[in-house]
Amino acid sequence: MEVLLMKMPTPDPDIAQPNKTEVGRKLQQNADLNSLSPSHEDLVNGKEEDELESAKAEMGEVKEENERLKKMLEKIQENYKSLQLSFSEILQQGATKKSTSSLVSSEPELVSLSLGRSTPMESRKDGKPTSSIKSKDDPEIIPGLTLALDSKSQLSSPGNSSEDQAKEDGTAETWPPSKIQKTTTRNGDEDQQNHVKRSRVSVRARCDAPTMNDGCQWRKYGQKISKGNPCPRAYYRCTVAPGCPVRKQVQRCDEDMSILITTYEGNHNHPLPVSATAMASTTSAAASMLLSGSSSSQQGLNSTATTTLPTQLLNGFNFSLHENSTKQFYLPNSTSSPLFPTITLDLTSSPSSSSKYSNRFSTNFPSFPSTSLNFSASESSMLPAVWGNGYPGYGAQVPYYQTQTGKESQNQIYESFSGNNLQGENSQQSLTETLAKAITSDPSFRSVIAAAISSMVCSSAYQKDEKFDQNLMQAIISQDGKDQPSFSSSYFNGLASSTSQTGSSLLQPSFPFPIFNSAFKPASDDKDHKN
DNA sequence: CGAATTTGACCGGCGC
DNA sequence: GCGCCGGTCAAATTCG
Repeated sequence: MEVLLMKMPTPDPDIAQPNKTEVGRKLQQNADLNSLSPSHEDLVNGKEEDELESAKAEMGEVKEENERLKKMLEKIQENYKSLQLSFSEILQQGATKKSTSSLVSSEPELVSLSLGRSTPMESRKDGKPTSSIKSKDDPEIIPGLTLALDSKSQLSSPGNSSEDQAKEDGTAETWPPSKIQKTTTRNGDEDQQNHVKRSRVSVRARCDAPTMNDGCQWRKYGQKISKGNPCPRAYYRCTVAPGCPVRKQVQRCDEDMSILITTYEGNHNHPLPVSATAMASTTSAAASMLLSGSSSSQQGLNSTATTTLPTQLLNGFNFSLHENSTKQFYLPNSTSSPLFPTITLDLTSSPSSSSKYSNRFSTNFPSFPSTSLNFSASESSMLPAVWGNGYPGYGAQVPYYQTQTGKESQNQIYESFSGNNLQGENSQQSLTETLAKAITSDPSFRSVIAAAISSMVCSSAYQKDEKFDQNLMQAIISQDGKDQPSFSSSYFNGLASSTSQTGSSLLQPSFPFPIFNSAFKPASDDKDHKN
């Protein structure tokens, strides 16, 4: 819990709050201007009258900006405090609820968060129909953006042949616990040894580059060919700080080489680079959703994955709620420990990815506990070139971490947190309605959204859309599941409106996550296939 | 020349 | 006990 909260943007560290840092810098600049102004007036004294007037007008503007920045700073602080409180409460509620449930604590859980353009009725690669994913809200499910929220919790069925299925799909997203404990022990993260359960966050996304740019600095320490997938799996460790226990695995999907599967494990033991904080908060929330959905103790949160689900996942998406429909499973492969829950965020737009997996596994593992979120984008172009910047590309304003994140962070230009309004009015309405339902019905989902929003607030501050983020924060924080759905509906209407306003002026793809390295590197891909 | 990557060796868990 | 497998180590190599 503490770790999760620590990952949430806090009011104090500048690194964790890029917008605050920037606000502070501007305040200082303006203060400097103010202090210089008297002498400036002396210099201009005797010069033309219009210059004097111009200088005075400039001073006035600076003062106004100062006031505005101060207010912004105060509001941001309040928002963060509120968000932290809300987040904490949600997690505690979830833990309390689960602790009283009859579910077996040691049961594995998989939470699938998929962002893709898959439609519920898409067929499997092998031609078998994907009947189980069909939503009963068909009109909401256009072959575009969809958001499915399925929260299922069932007893697992160890007898099911997960191994064969995992081998078949070739994704092989595994992380043997024994190695994790060994590793964490080496890194001095003693707490993790005691955790019976920890989560992984796996991100599936289309990416031509060898690895997604998630804002952190990584060093490759190994590469292996894993069973069931001819594509080599690369192993990276976080090098932002020495001794950081965070690892990630990167592997291309066997079935679709354009899909990159990145699996994260561990908690960063250092302040995150600004480019990674946005993701970290959201991922922590996702991980907490995963764990809070089980009966595991809060301890588990200390060792949950720190990677991040895209933070600003709202913009540019049309969300439709698949109530119930399916149990979507992303199974680890044969050696994956059932003690380690996994979150899979599927950012692919391929029909062959999420829905196929979902149905396959829901068919073969009907009793496996799961929570499934399916975020689908309507435009493949919504996946931009870099991941996890979460910070507007104001070059001079990029905090120092940003400049030190190595080549993975190079060329990170945060186009805009706002997405294009790719969908029509109806789609926005769908987004509004379905998100309202999702948030009001699932506190865990709210935690994810809240974390995402926290980052959006940072971004929105740049856009001087105070009303927007204020409403946004209120919408997320104020409700507790008992509120009327209308609150979020109205909020997301505002969101859609805001998105439309800002997005309309953007030429870049709307998807707000700077996900991938922009450059395609055939040579690097070739390297990936060595070994 | 230091840093990063590559890659074969090694280790431990797991299933048979 | 043995072999398989995933994950990590570390020397060699490459890169900037």
